[in-house]
Amino acid sequence: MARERKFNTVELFNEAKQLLLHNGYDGFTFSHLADRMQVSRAALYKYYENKEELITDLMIYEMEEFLHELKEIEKLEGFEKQFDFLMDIIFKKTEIHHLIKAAVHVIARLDRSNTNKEKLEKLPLEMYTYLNSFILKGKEDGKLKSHIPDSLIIGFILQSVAIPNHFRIPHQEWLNSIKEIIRQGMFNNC
Amino acid sequence: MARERKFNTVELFNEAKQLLLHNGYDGFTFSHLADRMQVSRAALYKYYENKEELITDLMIYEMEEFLHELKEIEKLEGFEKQFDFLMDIIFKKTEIHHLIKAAVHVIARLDRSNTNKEKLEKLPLEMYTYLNSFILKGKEDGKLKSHIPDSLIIGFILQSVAIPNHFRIPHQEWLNSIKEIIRQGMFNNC
DNA sequence: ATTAAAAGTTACATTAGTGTCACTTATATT
DNA sequence: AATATAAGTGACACTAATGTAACTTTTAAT
Repeated sequence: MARERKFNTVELFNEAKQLLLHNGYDGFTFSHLADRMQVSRAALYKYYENKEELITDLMIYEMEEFLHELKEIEKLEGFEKQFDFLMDIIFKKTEIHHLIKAAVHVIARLDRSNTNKEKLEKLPLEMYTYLNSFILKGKEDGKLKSHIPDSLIIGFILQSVAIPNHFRIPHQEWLNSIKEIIRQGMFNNC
Repeated sequence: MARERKFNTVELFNEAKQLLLHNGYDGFTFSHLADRMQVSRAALYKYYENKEELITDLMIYEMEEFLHELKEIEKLEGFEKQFDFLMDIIFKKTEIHHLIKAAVHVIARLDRSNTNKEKLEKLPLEMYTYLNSFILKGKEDGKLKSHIPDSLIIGFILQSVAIPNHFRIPHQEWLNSIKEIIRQGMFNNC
């Protein structure tokens, strides 16, 4: 009975993600997004009460997708292979790191009235849990130094995607160097 | 002949820095700053044409101060001591890292009419030059792995302050672990 | 005491975004 | 063909920030 929709959720999320990564939370506006979707601003309000709701929905979608991919790590045998898989996936989906950072920022501002808040708060934790069991395995196998805090190990790995490659070092060389530093450090004497 | 000023530049910069680090570039407003300085908004326009000018002035001030402290690195003998000094100074002035990131963001938005643009663009370069000669020394001394790109080494060190310490690991333990990872990595097998 | 001039304030016009509501349009079902 | 209904639009009132201009206040020098 209804008229055909001019856009679907996936299209909207893709545009929204671009806008968010480009302009940041504050620079992200319904006006802007509506323009890009070739639709009136008011139309967006048919689906989302405000930008907070849209952004939290988007983040839940993105993080769930990432978690889904991350779960594949369980299928791999041995810590070394898991480590490589993790690094590759993080560098394949660089955006997720920025979105997670943005999420922390957004969560802080949400009031408890937002129905998404609970769900959104759980996801980074779920991710940490996954990574944590990976870290644990690494320590049990004697691969990872046991005296280094788990949260620092996770933080270091996740943070490494954010190092700006100002001089455009080729991707593979860059990634391999990062893996080496994480594994063995940047100092020679061993 | 003139009336006494209600605030000086240093006070203004301190408040501005807090605001900027807390609210980000977009959340930083003259209204807000004026409130905190207990002064009318229009008064700020007596000294700065707009927030862009204020923020670029602030960044130049902060980065020059940081560079000044960084120069002390030359007085130290030996790469190891210089490395420790660098890590300590970076973790003592955590803000500078966030300000530099913000600076990159601000520079991108500046139009060439802004008189500060040139000056602001030079400062990160000057910093990189300093750090670069330190890296070079490390490589020449055989301390640093020579096949790892200089810019990655610098990036890794600078980025390490941004790892969120969610679980409030005590500062010294946190810093020492970071130094260890940077030096020798997080893997056991050597 | 007068006065020049910088310091500061109040009030206004402008801009860009928000959220809402009455309205129009398209389309599948009857 | 008629109609119910979801999709979409245009116009309105509201808010928060910007930048400017006319103004008042303070104070050191004459």
